[in-house]
Amino acid sequence: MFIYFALMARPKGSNAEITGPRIRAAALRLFARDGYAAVSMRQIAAEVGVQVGALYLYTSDKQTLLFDLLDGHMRDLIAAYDAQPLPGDPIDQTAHFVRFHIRRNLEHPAAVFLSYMELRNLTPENFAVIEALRRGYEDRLARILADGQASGQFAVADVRLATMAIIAMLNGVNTWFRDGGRLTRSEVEEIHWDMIRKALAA
Amino acid sequence: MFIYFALMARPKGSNAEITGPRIRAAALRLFARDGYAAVSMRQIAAEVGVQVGALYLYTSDKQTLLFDLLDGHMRDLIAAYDAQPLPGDPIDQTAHFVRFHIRRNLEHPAAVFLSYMELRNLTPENFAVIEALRRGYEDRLARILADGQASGQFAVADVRLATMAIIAMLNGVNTWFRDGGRLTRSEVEEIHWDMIRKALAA
DNA sequence: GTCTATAAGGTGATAGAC
DNA sequence: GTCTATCACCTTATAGAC
Repeated sequence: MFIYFALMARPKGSNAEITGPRIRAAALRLFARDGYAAVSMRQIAAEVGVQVGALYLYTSDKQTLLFDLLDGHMRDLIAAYDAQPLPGDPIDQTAHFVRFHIRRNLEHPAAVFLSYMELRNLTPENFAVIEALRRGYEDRLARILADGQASGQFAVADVRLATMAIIAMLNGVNTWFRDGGRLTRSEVEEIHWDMIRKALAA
Repeated sequence: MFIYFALMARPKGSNAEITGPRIRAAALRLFARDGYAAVSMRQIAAEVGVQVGALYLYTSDKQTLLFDLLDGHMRDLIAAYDAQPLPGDPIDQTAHFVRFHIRRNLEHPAAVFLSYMELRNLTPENFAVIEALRRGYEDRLARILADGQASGQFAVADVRLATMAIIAMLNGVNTWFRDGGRLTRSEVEEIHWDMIRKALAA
């Protein structure tokens, strides 16, 4: 009953419960496609189907809209990673990280794209928050590599460099992968893990 | 004598020979720092020290300014790569590519940053030109990997994926490397080559 | 070759009507 | 909760003076 009401076509009237999420979804789509600076509040409003004034009932300003998208994406990413059981062995942990990262990035291409394209459009305060979250995620991989190094299973010249190199490699997938192409998502995960396994091996 | 004249401070008058390059340099700096959409022609003019109308003597519009920067960067990159003698062995060729790419990217951080951040602000026609150049550069690495695969020196599950993965990894260096940090440029080149060598090895 | 002035239109954000 | 109207300002690009 409530759902039916919420889904009714209503060009006018109150939509409090769903307008907020719809604004964020529209902003994500448009920011990812055209870039934060190139998208106007009027365009976002048009995408949602409201007038521009209504946007300011749900966000204090355009900057906060961007920050909320990036902040939500990073927190969801870390929460999803931490919710999965971690294997006991560093090699298995690395394989798990590689597969998780590729799979998750391919499931959220717009948010991933925003998260590394629009960092410079954050205020310094907001940037610091996002950078700390990003660093926290990277640290989870760095810890795994350090453990493998300590156990003698890995032989990397520099753990921090290897961490950055692996994440950069994995992020690259989103720039070229297309469903229905030559390789499946699973194949992409496995081929990357195979290359990384060899690169890290003692 | 000519050089002295060209370097004199002249708030008014003709500067034809140097104003064009100065406009491009200012645009590169500002586009890289703030993003194409966020930078106005007035800002570029102010950076050069002319009024906005003067810009249009050297570029037909803002879009062309961006395109010329990306086009010049890609052509210079490919010309610099092709100007160097290529070793005879696929393993040595790959090592050469890795070192060249890291070194060159660190020497041109603003142009590299523009080249993967502002592709979406190109018109479709301009985008197609830049993409073809980018693809041509990637093909040079792909050819090397295919040769190594054919000779049995490399064992990669997919040459095109390995090409994209290696370039993504190498491009990542520009996001974190700082001179005077824990590692030198040479060390970063060698550690990456060591990881890539192992990842490709038969 | 460069300047000033201008055209035509877009910007983020807010006030007050309903 | 949403709309309309508005503010003060910025945008790209061009015309014509010098």
